[in-house]
Amino acid sequence: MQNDIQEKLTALVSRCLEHLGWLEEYKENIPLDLPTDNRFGDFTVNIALKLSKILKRSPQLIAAELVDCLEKEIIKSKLSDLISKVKVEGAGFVNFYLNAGYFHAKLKEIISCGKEALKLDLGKGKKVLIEFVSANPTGCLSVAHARQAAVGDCFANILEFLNFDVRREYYLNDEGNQINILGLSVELRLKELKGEKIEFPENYYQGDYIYDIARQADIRRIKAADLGDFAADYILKIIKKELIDFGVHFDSWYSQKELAKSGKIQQAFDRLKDKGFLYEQDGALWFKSTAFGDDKDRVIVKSDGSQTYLAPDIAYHQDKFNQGFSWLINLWGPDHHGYINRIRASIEAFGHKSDELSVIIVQLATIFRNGQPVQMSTRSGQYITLREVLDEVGRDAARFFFLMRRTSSHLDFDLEVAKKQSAENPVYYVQYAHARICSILRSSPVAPDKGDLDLSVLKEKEELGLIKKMLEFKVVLNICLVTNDPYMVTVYLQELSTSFHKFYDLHRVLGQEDSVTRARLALIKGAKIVLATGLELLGITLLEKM
RNA sequence: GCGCCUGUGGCUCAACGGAUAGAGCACUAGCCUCCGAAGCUGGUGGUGCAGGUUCAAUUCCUGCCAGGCGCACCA
Repeated sequence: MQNDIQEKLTALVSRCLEHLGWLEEYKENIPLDLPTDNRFGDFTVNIALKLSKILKRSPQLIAAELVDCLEKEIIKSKLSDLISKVKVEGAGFVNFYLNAGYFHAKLKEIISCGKEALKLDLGKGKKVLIEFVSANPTGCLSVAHARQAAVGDCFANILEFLNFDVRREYYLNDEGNQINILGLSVELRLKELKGEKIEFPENYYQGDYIYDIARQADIRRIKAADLGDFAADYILKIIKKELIDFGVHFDSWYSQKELAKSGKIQQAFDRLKDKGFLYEQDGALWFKSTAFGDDKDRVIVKSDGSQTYLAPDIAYHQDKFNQGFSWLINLWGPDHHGYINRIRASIEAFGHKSDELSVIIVQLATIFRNGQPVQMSTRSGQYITLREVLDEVGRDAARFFFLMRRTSSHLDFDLEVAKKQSAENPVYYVQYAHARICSILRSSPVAPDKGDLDLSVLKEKEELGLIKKMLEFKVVLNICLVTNDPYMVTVYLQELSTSFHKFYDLHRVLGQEDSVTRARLALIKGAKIVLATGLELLGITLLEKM
């Protein structure tokens, strides 16, 4: 719930274990948890259950003894004003109940410090590079890229909020086979536009946008050899515009073409060779990735002398480390999961630890319209694009929907539901809570923060429940970090909104006794800060009115 | 065949190995002379199958069944 209190309670339990002589038996971390239900207190610990077998005694007896000791320690360490009671419940859980004063103090902190009060310094300035989207500049962004963009951007926001030093990077595949094919596709369409009869190969880019590029290339008299680069530039501009409209910003665009020119690929090869991880066989150059748990060794230079895709990628990841990043995060599509081991092998070959690279596989989203899946096929150029989703449902709903499910899970995205401005749509539920608070604050005749503020009048279940939910924000961010997944924020904001709506429905803010009105204004102002901070992390617009 | 992901009410999803498996939609019964009813309250209804580990399994392990994705000298 809150780091400081959590630390205090952990220390308290640890001290008691020592007194009782159980610390030797219990060497794991002390599992201080939020209970599944708030009728079990504010924090819970299940040590008694875990110790039961070791001590060969019933968990209830152990818990009772622990509680005795805890009560004494609480008095001794003057924590009585914080903790109202500790008791054994259920099978042998030890539950801590905090005083309302604790929650009032925390609320005060949020109101006076704003979102700074919600921050946690988990990053401590650590340099992290998050690479995502990285779509080839051969076509518009698809919904698969869109989900990666939403997840990557939101996760980067969270990391920044947790004081990581974050760079968002897009790896640009601006040379190689697919760019050649792109150029040939344009060339052929150009001929077609000039009235020539052509046969358009199946593996060429089919989309209608190729005609647009061909017309532009014709106007500017681009030479055939340069058509690939011209088309890639043209498409990249479109991609950049789409990302900006989606609210996703990148700090750097890493060009593969530049990488190839820099000599860094050769340098990486040389170092791998020195370390003995390269060998030649069948006329090809192989990377010994099996030395690091890969299924088979991988070719990096083909027998025809050209490089595989892995070659620049190995150098690219080395370059990230060389620039001082100590944590690399890659967001890839599910079609790349077979690729994880070989890249991981490469960073280990250079002496980096396996956990310095995190790969987040972003599962595909299936687009539905009125409950019917929309068929997609990249080859025919018939796929739903980010642009279409943006045009149809708008940026806020799109971002929220892409973040609503665990990143590793498939996601059903119904355009009609996302478009609805109704209860079916969770985006509006959350935005509505925010707008409602703004509305009350607007029409309030009293300023909440003038003079002394006495929050002790906040003692209703819904009032304390709302504060407790607000304090969970930090826990949620912590979970996002540990699981490498930002989606929990969307779940949390819905819960926070529910807590607010419940409070709103039962208790009036305005027109109460002055002290009550002011305290409740402070309460909803605090809720507004947390809602706003969460929505900002998601990259969703705050609505004052709707 | 091998690897990864996923099986939870009619639908979409939750649940650090913990307490009576939670929400939303749909269905259904209520709540606005009162700060925004885009809201709130109640009801119906659920862990793919079979074993195992554990004081405790939706969660971990094994097998099976079902679905998705991947297994290149493609990118």
